[in-house]
Amino acid sequence: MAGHVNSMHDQAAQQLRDLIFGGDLTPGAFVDETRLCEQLAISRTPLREALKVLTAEGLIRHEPRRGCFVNQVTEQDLDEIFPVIALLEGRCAFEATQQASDADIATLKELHHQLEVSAAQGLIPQYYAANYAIHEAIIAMAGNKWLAQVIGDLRKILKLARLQQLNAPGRLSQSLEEHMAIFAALKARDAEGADAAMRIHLTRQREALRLLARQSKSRISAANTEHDKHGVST
Amino acid sequence: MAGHVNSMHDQAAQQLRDLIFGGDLTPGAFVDETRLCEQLAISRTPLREALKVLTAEGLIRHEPRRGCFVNQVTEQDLDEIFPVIALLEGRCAFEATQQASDADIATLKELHHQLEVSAAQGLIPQYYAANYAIHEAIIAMAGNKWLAQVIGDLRKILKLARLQQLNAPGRLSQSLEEHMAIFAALKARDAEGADAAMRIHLTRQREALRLLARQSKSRISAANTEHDKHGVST
DNA sequence: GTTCGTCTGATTGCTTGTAATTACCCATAA
DNA sequence: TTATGGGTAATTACAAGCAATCAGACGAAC
Repeated sequence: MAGHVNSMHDQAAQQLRDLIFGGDLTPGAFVDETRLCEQLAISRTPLREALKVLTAEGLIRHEPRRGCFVNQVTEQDLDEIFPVIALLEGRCAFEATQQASDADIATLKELHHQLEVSAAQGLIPQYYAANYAIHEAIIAMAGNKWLAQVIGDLRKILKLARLQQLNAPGRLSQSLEEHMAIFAALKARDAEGADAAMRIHLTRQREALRLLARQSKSRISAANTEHDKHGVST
Repeated sequence: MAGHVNSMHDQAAQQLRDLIFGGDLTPGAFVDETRLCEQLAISRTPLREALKVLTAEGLIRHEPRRGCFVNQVTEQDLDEIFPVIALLEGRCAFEATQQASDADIATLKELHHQLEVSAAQGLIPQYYAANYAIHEAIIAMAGNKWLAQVIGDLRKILKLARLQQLNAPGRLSQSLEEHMAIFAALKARDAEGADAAMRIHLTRQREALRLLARQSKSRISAANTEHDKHGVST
């Protein structure tokens, strides 16, 4: 995405992203420079440069003279980000519908086949992989570099949020339906329809996550009261 | 916008932006690290950290082992960015219409008054200032941090493009009309109308710039042929 | 005359060291 | 017992130095 990956600070930035998205650096965690230096086997300067980049990307928060912390994504952030992504990816679907070649449609068809198979067999990681590939393909087909970049920036934040929550059960079949609707509109060269279907898809995605967050929250508070009974917490 | 401005690399980043937007570092220009070091009276380490930040912002391009260059914005970039901004600021107008208080409306009214006065007297810098303030106000009124950030990122690139081109004559009155239409819809609490009016405003803005670019281009090529006659160029 | 190879100058990128600021801990006093 | 003050330890932020790489220029060979 961002050109050559030669210099050490570029490598360090990518490794840091991997550490964050891999769950080794959890949201809210303190980023220890010296520890990471020996872990990545580099000096502090390139690491600090990489930290600046990730700060600009919004993955890391930097407090002067305090250090760096992995950013946490709140429910309000999600409420704000999802409508924007819906708008932007909707626009991608619109443009993609108008600019897609027959080969592009064929590629999408294959990806949707994988999506169906994964959903039918309940292979969640595989479903997410196909889902991701479809979104990426549609974004690429829109042929707008800046649109893609802005979406990428926001998606990075969403990716951060995914770490804090689990997967919704039964969301798969609903998600699949929405994707097939997007693809149907795209194949029929209905740009407005593809736009609308994409926006619906992402809005529903947010709703599913919100529901999940409530469940998780109540589960946690239930666990806390349970602890309180035994006089463990606080 | 981005928290405290204590550390030197933060200051350096801001000073770099000022240098770029002030025209001291023109698009395409090579960024000489050592020269800037003595100019800003700092060492290379914080300067390089600042350069990484501006690279992430898209203001600067970084070629490995070559150095940094101020990014140039092409006509295609503008063609890609403006529709996205139109979409996003349209959304802001929509949200702002629904969430604005009476005090917000009053503030906007005052700003639009300044806009009218500036246009009537042909005070271009003052008009741009009021124009900028109105856009910022509407974006703020939408109350969506991430929406504002994404728009800010793209507007920085546009600001870069403004350096490469002049102002359109006679655009002022047209721009004013469009702004009054946005404000009218906003005041009437017509969210859809405000959205549409904002999108129209930014689309027209792009058209005005495109026209200007064509004129500028033909003017340059005319100048070149003039030079050719005298056997100066190439 | 053109092209390829080498050399040199300059610039980037990384390592290391030093200073300053902050947080934490403990002691002392109220 | 609690709060406040000072001291210490750790960590960040900046500066300077050194090594690696690239561009440009000059010279030689075809």
